[in-house]
Amino acid sequence: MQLQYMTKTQQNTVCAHLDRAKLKHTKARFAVLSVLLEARSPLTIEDIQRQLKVKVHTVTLYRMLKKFVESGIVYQTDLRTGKAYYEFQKEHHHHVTCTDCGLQEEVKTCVARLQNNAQKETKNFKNINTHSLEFFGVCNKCTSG
Amino acid sequence: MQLQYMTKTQQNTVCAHLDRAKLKHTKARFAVLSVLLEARSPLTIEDIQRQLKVKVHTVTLYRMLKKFVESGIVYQTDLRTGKAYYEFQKEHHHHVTCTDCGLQEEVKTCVARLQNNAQKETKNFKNINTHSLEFFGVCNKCTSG
DNA sequence: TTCTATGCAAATAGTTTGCACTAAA
DNA sequence: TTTAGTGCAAACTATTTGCATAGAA
Repeated sequence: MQLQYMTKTQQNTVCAHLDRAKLKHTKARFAVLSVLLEARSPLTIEDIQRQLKVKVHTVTLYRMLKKFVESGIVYQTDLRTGKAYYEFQKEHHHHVTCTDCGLQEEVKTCVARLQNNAQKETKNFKNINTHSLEFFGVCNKCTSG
Repeated sequence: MQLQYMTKTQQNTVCAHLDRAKLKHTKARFAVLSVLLEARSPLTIEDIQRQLKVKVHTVTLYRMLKKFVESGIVYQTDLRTGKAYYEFQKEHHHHVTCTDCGLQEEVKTCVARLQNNAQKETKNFKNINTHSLEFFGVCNKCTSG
């Protein structure tokens, strides 16, 4: 498959991920992952659809993203807005979200060590696989305004 | 207001919280907070409604819980099930949730220090007010089964 | 009496499901 | 040619909104 809207490097990244997850290479998947690769903050299904250069049905997006999350290509998170946010799983990181305007900023602060502590503490779980960590506040713009 | 289903201590707790939040003392609010005080894990709106000894309309529950969350009486969290979970804000803590059966366990492990790190790191936020931290895994029962 | 809280009906938003068709391997 | 992916219609679930009534301060 030849895509004009992706660099060779991006295509290789995408192919590698799809192969590892045993998912077929389709136009729709390339298009979606290309959007996610370019994104600078987590995107909703609607965001993704708006940014797509190819038309992909909403239902397909939901099913696709679900697979991506299951296979670890994409990280799904909840930003207290009532909808799911997705982002390409690069280096592990988290966000601060403005509870007023929704502004999002990435922070590298992570909780891997605490996951170990929780692991030691729990009695019902031999393995904690993952975590979700989000910070909330009011951003400077909204504070002053 | 006299409630037979609450201890004196619980009533005092509830009153204090309502006063601090400048919310009126109503039967519905006492009933809901009583359920949350007894709960040993986060509850959905549906859970709360099922456990109520008094009939409270679903819409009222949504509005009530929203106020409680805003005023810090109740902690709202997302457990990746598509609905909101609520719990009385006692000592700050978090959960491990089984991605198979939904079993929840409390853990004391917290992230207050990391919130400070994030605070130092961010450029857009003078104040980070709160965070959401959840761990996910497959519980022992589901692992063996 | 005044303002907040509640109930009811209806709408909205996000997400899921069933089924038929298409396309990748 | 077989199985996975996609589109479309419709359903479903959680949550919100508008408006009239009831109840706390």
